[in-house]
This record gives sequence, C-alpha cells and structure tokens, in this order.
Amino acid sequence: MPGREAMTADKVPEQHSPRLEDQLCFAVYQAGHAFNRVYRSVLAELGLTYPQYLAMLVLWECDGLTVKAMGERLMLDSGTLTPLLKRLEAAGLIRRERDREDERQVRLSLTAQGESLREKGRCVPDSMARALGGALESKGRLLEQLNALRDALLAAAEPA
Amino acid sequence: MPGREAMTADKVPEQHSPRLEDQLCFAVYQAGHAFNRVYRSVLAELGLTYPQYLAMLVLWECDGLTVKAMGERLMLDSGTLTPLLKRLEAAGLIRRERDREDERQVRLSLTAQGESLREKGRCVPDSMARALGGALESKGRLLEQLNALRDALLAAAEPA
DNA sequence: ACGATTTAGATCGTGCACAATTAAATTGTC
DNA sequence: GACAATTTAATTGTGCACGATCTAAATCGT
Repeated sequence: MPGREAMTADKVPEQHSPRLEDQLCFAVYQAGHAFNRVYRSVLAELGLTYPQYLAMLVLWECDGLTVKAMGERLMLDSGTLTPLLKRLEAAGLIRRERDREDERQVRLSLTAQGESLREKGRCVPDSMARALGGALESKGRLLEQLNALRDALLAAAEPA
Repeated sequence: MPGREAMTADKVPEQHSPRLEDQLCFAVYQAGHAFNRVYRSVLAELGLTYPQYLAMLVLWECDGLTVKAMGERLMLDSGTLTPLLKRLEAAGLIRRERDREDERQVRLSLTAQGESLREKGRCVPDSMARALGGALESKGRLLEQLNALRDALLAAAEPA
C-alpha cells in the first residue's frame, strides 16, 4: 500500500483527478478481469472461453433458440455473436441453420457433442465457488446491487 | 419475463445448468458492459475510450511513470498497453521515451495537450454520477465487496 | 399486388485483453 | 570482465465487443 498515509500539506489535493480505487467502474472492470482469469483456467479443460461458455449455458437452458434470442439473453449483438457461434460450430458443439419458416432467423441447436459437454460443465460452478471460497458475505445482495447498477446505467445510456 | 412462474412438475429441474441470473460473474460481466456503454458516450467528447481514460487518469495522477508501473496500477500487461499507449501518443496526448538511465524502461509523460485534456476530463465523474442517479444505496460497501471479490479470484487464479 | 419499411444476420473496421515469444538492457556471480 | 539469469517492452496471434453498413427475407399499407 504505497503512499496512502500522511497526506501532508505539501501535496495539495485540491486539483486531484478522481482516484482509481474510489471508482465503482474500476472495481467492476477489475472484478471482471479477475473472473475472466479464473474462468480461463477452469474452462480450458472444456476448450471454451468465458463468452462461449455463456452461450453454451443459454443453449443448454433452451435448445433451438435463435441468434436474436441469445443476443437478448446475453445482451450481445450479431457482430459479436456470429463469429463466436461460428467457432462453436467449428468445434462441433452446435449447429446453425436457417429457420425454414422464417429464413431471416438462424436457429441454434446442440450437437451430441455439445450435449455431452454439459456433463463436463457441471463441475464448473463448483470450481468457481471453491475459487471464491468464503470471501463473500452475501452473494444475493451483491447480485442485486450489480443488477441495479447495470439497469441504472443502461437506462442512462440509451435515452433513445 | 418468459417462463418464470409455474414450475410445474413436468419439467424436472434437477438437471438444470446454473441460471445466468444467479451468477455473480454474469452480473459483473454485464455491469462492466453497461459501464462501458455509458463511458463511450461520455468520453466521446474527449476522444477517449474507457481504457484510454484510465491510462490518462493514472498519468494525471503520476506523470513520468513507466509502462510497467502503469501496468501494475491497471493490472494490464504490455501486450495491451503498448498499442493503447501508441494510440494516445498518436493522438498527441502523451510521449513515450526510453529512460536514459535504464533503456529497458519506457517513461510516459503528458504533452501540453494531455495536460489540458485533464480540465475537460474533470466533469466526467459528474456525468457518471448523474447517469447513476440515486440507484446506489451504498457505493462504499459495493466497492469493498467488489474488491474482496477481485482479490479472492486473483488469489485463486495464480497459485504460482 | 407491390413498393416501403422493418427485421435478422453477416461483414468490416477499430480497439481491448491476454498468452506466448522475442529482443534488449541490466544485474549478479564467478 | 565474461556470462548466465533476470527484467522490461515489443510483437504476434486469437478472441471478444461494438458501431456502421449491407443483404435478404418478411411484413405492412395502400
């Protein structure tokens, strides 16, 4: 903890820019990176990245949905999802096929391999819980606050 | 809110994969995206991205530091910082020069333009606070929890 | 029926994040 | 003083995120 104590008067703090440590955005940013780092090693065994894992979670939860539906669930657009889904397809985990009813949409479905990966994926939450250990006092409350934060930001972001 | 009520017995939930909404990682992930979105519009006026803004914050706080020092402050490696810093240099905001004492290091310093951007940047925290509105009950507590979360994850991540 | 609008995805360009590798300078040790 | 080990950045390659633009299909209005 460098330079925290003894705010002597020689360094006048009036003109200071906001300190990194005091900012929520930075805390969220770093927590996100930290999660990513842990997930990287946990998911390496499954051959997935974290966003790919999220996509598989959605698909395990609801097979046969469209790209748009997945995009809404994950709040990602087609510019992000299309290449990600192509990689999952190339890995043999999912199929992407145009809906015959409405050819605008692309339906996503699990292959047998994608199904079976689900079993291997079951231990992931346990691994993460173990990584977190007892560091969290109240996960539920933290979750609520983060979601409130997200909603407030999104509301401010799109005045459209 | 699709399919939340009436968990009837026909769909046995025993085999469910973890729900997205219940996961801390997802909440952090989405809050991060939301922050980014708001910052994008707030920072557009300064011509900065959020990570670039962070780098400028660090530099405003401590001019003349090395790439390594900034990397430690932001927890980013040179693979991320080098191109980012080159963009800031190309924008005329900073200088990157090898330390004459130790030619391995690159010292970062503000140009006059980078200094003056500081003034324009002062309103950024206000804009963000306005975007957040009163959505937050206790910022301090949330900050603590996020930092605890980060530290626990990092501790688990690098057993090295 | 048919032109205008809307919708779903794909594509392209920019920028961040990180692992792995490389190169150069410095330090420690003999 | 020579040389191995370490330190510091840069480079390369892969993948995510998103704005902007494009194409094709479906839908709407008259």
